[in-house]
Amino acid sequence: MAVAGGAGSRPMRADARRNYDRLLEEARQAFVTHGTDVALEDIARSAGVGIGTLYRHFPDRTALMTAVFETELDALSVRGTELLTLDPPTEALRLWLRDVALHTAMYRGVAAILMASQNPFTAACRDRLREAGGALLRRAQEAGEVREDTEIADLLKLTHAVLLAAEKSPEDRELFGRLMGLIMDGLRAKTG
Amino acid sequence: MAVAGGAGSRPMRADARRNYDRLLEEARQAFVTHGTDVALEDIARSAGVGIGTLYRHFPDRTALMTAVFETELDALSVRGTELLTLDPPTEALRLWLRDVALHTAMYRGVAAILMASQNPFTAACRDRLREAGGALLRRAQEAGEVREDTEIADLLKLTHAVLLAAEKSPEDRELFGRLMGLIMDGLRAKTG
DNA sequence: TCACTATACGGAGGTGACCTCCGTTTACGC
DNA sequence: GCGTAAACGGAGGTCACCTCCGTATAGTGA
Repeated sequence: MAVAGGAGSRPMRADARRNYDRLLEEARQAFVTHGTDVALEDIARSAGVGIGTLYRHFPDRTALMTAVFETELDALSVRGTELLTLDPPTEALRLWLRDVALHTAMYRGVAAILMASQNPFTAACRDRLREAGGALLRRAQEAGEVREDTEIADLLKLTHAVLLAAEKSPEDRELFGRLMGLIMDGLRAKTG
Repeated sequence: MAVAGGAGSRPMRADARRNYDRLLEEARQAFVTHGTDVALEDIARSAGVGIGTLYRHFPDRTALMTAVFETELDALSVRGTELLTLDPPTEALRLWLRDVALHTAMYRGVAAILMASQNPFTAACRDRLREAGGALLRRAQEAGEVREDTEIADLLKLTHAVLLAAEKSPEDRELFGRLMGLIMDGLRAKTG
């Protein structure tokens, strides 16, 4: 996703830039603390700006969520690249998916958003994840450790679905690990 | 779940019973047509009762959703019992889970509700599903077709999670089948 | 048939969040 | 400094939720 005020358009005015950054930071904290259905007016207030300013910078809640999530996407891209050198490839894939979960779970509600396909903001997020994860999956497939008929898009959807389930059963700390374990076993299974 | 006006308490007054039934029927149609986040006031209006009457019978949206879903639960229980005689047991289990998905997918939004553990109404729904599915899973395990370290609660959570993912990608009609296939393969995999 | 009362009805109105709109303010280039 | 494009901000319209309580009525017993 283009950095606000980035290439092409002229740079943002100083006050706009300042407000944008503060909103992003306050939103991050609010999402972590209260989940992503926190009232947007609260975020605007914490950032010391009017609600109109929030909506100018982020036209809807999803835009704000995905902007916050950009930082995690960067981390996950880097991590994905690192893991390309880890063996065995299936373990690298498994670790990366676990990291996807860890970074996503920071913000209760993001997993649900990432599964929905409509919004252009989330579409951009998903593309970045697929890029990073696709390489890891392909490597595991080429090593013959993972069945060929699986695509990264499906695997990410499954991961987010499981994450969502785990989010909704907070009392069961092991749930995510158990369910993902089942899935990883399915990945290794012979095709057909 | 106890039928309203059932054993114990005295029967409902005729007008109350009539309104209850109409509300349930209108809610069913509204949920199918518009999804479960339809405005409750619309349901009340279609049923020809005041909003207060709706809230008296169904204290919150979840109560209404689960009451509607009762019919499907009955069907799924019956189906579960039937399938206990089908071979191979894993196929019976697979078919039942597919039916769970079909009956749940009728009402966009129900899958999400069934995954949340807090509410007593949904807890009752989940218990019924577990009862029906538990027998099928146990049978498949005793036949040695499914790994022993899997529990019906996890399997249902996974099914609902996948269903939710499919709900959010309506353009991909095959998604549910693909993802569940992966999971069923994981179920068959050797433990450890 | 009538009157009595527990039960149920209904919708006005308070609450809270969303989002838009536009008059006011301000940063920045000249 | 001055002009203007860019940005601010919050009042207020909208919508759904949910409660509360005055009114209506089904069922009962005489």
